[in-house]
Amino acid sequence: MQTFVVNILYVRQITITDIAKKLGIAASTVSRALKDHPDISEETKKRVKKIAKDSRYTPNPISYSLRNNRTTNIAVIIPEIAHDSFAKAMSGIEEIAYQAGYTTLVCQSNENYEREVVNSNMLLKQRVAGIIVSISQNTKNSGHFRNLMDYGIPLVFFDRVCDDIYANKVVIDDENSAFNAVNYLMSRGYKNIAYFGGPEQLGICRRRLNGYIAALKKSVIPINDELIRFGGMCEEDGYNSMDSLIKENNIPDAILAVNDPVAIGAFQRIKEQGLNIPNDIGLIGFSNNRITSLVDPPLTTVNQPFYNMGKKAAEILIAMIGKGIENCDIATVTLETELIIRGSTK
Amino acid sequence: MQTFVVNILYVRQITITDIAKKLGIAASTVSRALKDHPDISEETKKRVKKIAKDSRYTPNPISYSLRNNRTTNIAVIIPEIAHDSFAKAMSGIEEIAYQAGYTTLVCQSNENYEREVVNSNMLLKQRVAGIIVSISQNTKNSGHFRNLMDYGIPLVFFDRVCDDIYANKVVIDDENSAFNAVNYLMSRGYKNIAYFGGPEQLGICRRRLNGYIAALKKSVIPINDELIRFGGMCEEDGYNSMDSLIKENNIPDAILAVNDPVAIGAFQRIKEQGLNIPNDIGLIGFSNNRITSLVDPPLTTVNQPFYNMGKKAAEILIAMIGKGIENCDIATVTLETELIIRGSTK
DNA sequence: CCCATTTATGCAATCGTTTGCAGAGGAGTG
DNA sequence: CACTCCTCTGCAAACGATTGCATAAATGGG
Repeated sequence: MQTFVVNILYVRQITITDIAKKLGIAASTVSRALKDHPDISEETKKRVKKIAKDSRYTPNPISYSLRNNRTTNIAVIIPEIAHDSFAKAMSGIEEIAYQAGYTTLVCQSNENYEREVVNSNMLLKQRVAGIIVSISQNTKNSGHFRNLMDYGIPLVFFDRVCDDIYANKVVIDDENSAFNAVNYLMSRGYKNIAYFGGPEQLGICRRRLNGYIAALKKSVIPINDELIRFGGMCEEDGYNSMDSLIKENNIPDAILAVNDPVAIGAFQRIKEQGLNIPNDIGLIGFSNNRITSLVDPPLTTVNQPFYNMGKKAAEILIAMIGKGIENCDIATVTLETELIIRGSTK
Repeated sequence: MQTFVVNILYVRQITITDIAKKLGIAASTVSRALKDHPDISEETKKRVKKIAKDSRYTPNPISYSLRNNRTTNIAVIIPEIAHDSFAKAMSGIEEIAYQAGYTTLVCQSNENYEREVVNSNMLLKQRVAGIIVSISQNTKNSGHFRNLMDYGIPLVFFDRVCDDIYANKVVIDDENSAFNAVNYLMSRGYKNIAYFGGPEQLGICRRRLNGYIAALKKSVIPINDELIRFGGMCEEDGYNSMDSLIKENNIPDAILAVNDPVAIGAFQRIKEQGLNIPNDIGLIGFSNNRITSLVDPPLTTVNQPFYNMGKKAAEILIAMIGKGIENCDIATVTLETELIIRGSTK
């Protein structure tokens, strides 16, 4: 008969004190020996290092954290991990953090202001080394971020930044990108251009709207308020905006959407209506999500370098942590966008 | 003249010792007072709690971690955050972790075995409370996971599990899902069915292949090894597999792909060739990524509940952490899949 | 009035590591 | 031989919170 013995004796991670006891010396001597402190004799160093190596000693990072009142965790607060854009940014952040020896912590706000506040406070308690944020679409108040800064936590915003905070930011030129997109639509002969705009209080949405307005103002085309629609940032919102225009029998000949999901939502409703893209309606999205190149016709969109925005934000944050927040310049880094022209425009 | 004074005096987070000093009592008394210990007088409790509340005291989690040799961080190791499926799973994990008061740490292996090992060891050092893993496509050795288990770290695998480890797993029935998909293709009259299969060493790929083979064996259609292609899990791989079949003039009338990106890659090559989906070639993907419903024609695919897989894995992990690893059953949870029939099959 | 018991608080160790300071012992100099 | 200096090591405190144990003060009973 065979019996199984369940091993519940787990391996214990060795400590400096363990090494000290094994050698009959003080923990402080072991600590100094491992750090090649000049006070310690070569003989002692050799003995300590041998045991440390054999028993695969690694220092306990929690004790460092306790002494320094800081962990080596970088935290990210984003609206939703599963959104293509934020997932790309996360990937870039993790890449840089990994290279720099930091670990990456994720919190999603689910576009919920209260949850963003809870997460901020929790991360403060957790003594994270720094935080990277893209705010929720319902965040109107920035007190929770000011609070973090009061406690000396380095903070970097990207994409959806807080407009009323003096902090490091990584953005694109929203206004100019929208301006160029609308200009392109006009150059292709579109005259009746709508803007599907996301929530009005979100800075990126307002700036993209400003770009849209500026482009129209520079032209002979009058601005038609009926063609400017606000809502959320999801496919459903784009679908609904298009639906309401159709029901009002107020159909534009082109649309600039605040982001790709909204564009895709409009795209679906346009197809349902039997209208042709790009001939009946031209359509431009914003972000260059993977999906835009695969729909039929593929979507013209503003390429927004989310992976690089994440990398840049992480680089800035890690520099702030390293140099100390007092020795850092506060700056806004603006990354380049590019209009990617595909089949959804003439 | 106005001058700006930069405030570099940050707010300090208050400790139990601070409260004790303020009241001229011992830290231990404060600790007990805050916990309503019966030894402490009501008078003292009241005074302590007032200061704690006024100064917004919260206990330092790092000191707990040091005492317990465990943090309240849950870690996730996945091949790549920006892949739709893993991003969904991450979102589910974060959701459950947030509700349970844990924070979520992410590491991506980038499909690289060595990086998976480095991450595992790093997380062990960091004293994470537990780890959720979906292995890289190049992981053939499971020593790093065994090592974690030797140290008593709770471990849960999902989707891409380690076959040779006795641990908790959250999966789908890969073989049966593939079996059903191929059966469906045959029921629609497809006879010359290819399988685009990902890397052979990955368990999910082998099991999906087994399902494909089992379905054919049950039918009168002979198995044609030329129609079974291995490669990676990306669009490029699907594109290349299709490309090579076209160049060999060995064109199937249907394809089951190991996942949606591979299906999309094949989809693109088929369209380039001017072949019609679903009439010339029927196509079935695997995972139900968002993209599959938006391509034209939309893709028939096996719906794989990644968000729920993430949630389930997190629930199991948190239960293990709570009950202690010795008091937990080891089990494999199999979530249901469903064939979503769309326009890419007749 | 004294001893026993209860009440309420403080001390010190612990978790793992670092670091200023003290001091033992040996070497060297006058 | 005595004194100084150098080499090497250990002690103890610190980071923040917890907890077993000791103890001071107060209360009660005989």
